[in-house]
Amino acid sequence: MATSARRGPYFCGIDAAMDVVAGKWKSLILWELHHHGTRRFAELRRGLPGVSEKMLIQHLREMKEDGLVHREVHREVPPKVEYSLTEHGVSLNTALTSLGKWGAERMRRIGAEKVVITDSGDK
Amino acid sequence: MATSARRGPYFCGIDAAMDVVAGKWKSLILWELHHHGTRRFAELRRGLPGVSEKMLIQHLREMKEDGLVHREVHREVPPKVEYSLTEHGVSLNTALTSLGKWGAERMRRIGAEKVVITDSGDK
DNA sequence: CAGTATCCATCGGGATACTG
DNA sequence: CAGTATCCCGATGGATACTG
Repeated sequence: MATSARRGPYFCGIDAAMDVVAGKWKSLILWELHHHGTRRFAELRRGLPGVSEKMLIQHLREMKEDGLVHREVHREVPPKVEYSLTEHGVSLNTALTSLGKWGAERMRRIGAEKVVITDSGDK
Repeated sequence: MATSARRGPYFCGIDAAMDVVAGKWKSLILWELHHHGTRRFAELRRGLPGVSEKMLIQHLREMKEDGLVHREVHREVPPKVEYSLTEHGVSLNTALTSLGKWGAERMRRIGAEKVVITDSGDK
């Protein structure tokens, strides 16, 4: 289905890691969860301006499948679901830091803009 | 057109880096060039079993656009074009090593297969 | 609030054939 | 050898409406 993770065969480790981070918002989700520790669905939505509900839940599910995020349901009214990183998620994030630095360097080189986050969260 | 690099705006450095490595074969191309120093078109083809000429040249062009690879044309008969990494390509590769280790770990965890490289290069 | 369900546009990527 | 040029398909991702 929408489970896009191939789970191999892979050419190498980078291939295997990319498989899991591929997807427009996954690295951002990782980042959000890493910095807030725990986030609710709506909080993540607000943190990722431009993401649709469908893509958000789809990515979260895949990342849960891949053992990166933990999903905790609090059975109350109104519903409350909290997402957080597993240890694998945390270590993946750590592994991504050097890549992040390289990317930041690149942004400086090419003079790339940063996404402007409006308070309403729209484009 | 097929120039898929967005060149911003980006959410963060990881976003910017992923933009440049996105594409089914780019990280593998990086790897190949890093380990062989310099490779010809046909050599890369053989090194990436399953890649089509179209995707290979497309990725190479984008990576050249992004300043990751250097393309050297030797005007002779038969034609000879050599690809190699620029310093930015090399540093990107370095930034990817920790991710590669994480991915290798993951492969062990989930028991993923490695791509088998047949001598003919087919699947 | 936290999703599900559809429908739809786009794009990455593969196969194949042709060229300088 | 090193590409170009087309055609085509499936996956990815977006918009919108509905539900427990």
